[in-house]
Amino acid sequence: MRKADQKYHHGDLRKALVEAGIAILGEAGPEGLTLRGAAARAGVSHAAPAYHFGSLQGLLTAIATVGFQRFHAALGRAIDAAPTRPVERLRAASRAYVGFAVENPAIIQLMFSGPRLDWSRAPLCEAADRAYAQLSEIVRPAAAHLGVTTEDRRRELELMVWSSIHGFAMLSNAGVVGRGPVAGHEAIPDLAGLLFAEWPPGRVSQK
Amino acid sequence: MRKADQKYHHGDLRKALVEAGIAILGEAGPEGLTLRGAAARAGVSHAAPAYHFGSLQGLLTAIATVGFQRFHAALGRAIDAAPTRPVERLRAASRAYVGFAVENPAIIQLMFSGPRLDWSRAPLCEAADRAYAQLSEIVRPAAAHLGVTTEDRRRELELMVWSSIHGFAMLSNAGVVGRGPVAGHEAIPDLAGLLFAEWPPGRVSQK
DNA sequence: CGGAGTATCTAGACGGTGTCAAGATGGATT
DNA sequence: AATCCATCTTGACACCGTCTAGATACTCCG
Repeated sequence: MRKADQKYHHGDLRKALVEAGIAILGEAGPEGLTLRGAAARAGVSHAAPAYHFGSLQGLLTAIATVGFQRFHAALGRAIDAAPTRPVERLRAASRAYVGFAVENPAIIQLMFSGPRLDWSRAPLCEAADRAYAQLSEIVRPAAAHLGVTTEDRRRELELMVWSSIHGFAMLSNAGVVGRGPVAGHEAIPDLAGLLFAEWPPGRVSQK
Repeated sequence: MRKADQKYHHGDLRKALVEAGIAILGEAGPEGLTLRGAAARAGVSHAAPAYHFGSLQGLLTAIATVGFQRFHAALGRAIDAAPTRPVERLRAASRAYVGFAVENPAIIQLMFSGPRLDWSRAPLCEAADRAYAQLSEIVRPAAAHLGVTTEDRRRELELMVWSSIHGFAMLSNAGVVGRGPVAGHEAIPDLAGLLFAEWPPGRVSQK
């Protein structure tokens, strides 16, 4: 009775296919990712991925799971390296969030593409929940610092923060931030400030 | 010298194909949309769409253009029906934004899918710019009401508002709002209030 | 009114895709 | 050493986007 991710003929084909898929996503974007392409890149036959993932959705789900894990790790590093002030930690997390999204546009798109993934697979849910819990823990002290007491209100604020950061990242990747009159994605640090430290924006100090 | 969208053999095949594509998007999602499927639904041969759109990207671009037009119209209706108070108008626009996204998840995903569309086509750019200008005009008086004076600051606030609304809509469609501890997308009206009217959220009146 | 020109659409083919069924392979277990 | 079963290969099928050539029918002009 052994788990599926142990060595057999190939070594660890499952992991190799996920890595190949991530590499293809980075090079060719979501449209370029293909079961056969990942198989070829891993040096196996075209039908090999079906055994490990069942379908293309299965491979996408596995890739998204790894994506959430790396996302969680990237945010964790940024938070640990930040000063202890709640706003500074939120600022660092926001920067890391957008940074991850901009550096891995195809993966983040996949992670938040909803029905394209199989959310009945536990590893995906766990990885996503862990990432969200991390964000939640960052918002909590900032909310407390702001005087938010009720739980409903705190969750609402949490969702607001998440929405703005996520939306900014998505708009950046959609090319809509940078096109036309809006600034580039370097503006992200000010978002956290706008939300928590320097409000209302009218009487804000010079950046 | 006639335009391409006049009647010939079919009537107006170009429009019929766009409509068929939108219908397929609504029924089967982005993965279900196919050039051949749209052609079959419109009752023409499998290669007919290539003449009008060149490629699948061309059809997607045409659909996204219509999407931006309908999006603009939906926001316009909501804004016109709202009270004149800046915050109320912003609230109405936010609700309409998220409502459109939730009702047309595949289309809004397509509209903001970046490189998947051909942004060198003028109609798409014009439709998108018009929609953004509309949002910008809604934020302007609210920003003025808040005491924002400098142009840079106003654009930053504008981007912030757009990001939070858009992010909320995207998270709703990703299924991440509603899963786990976060509330459903009915929370959207409070976002505008959170941003402009009832700040800081700690000392807010009972909804 | 009738032929020419051209916009529109069809028919067929090609390589590539996901998925399924059946068989080959070889490490692990007894 | 014999067996078992996880792993992977081979081959096939339907469907996809796209290209080419040709058929169709609207429009214009003489």
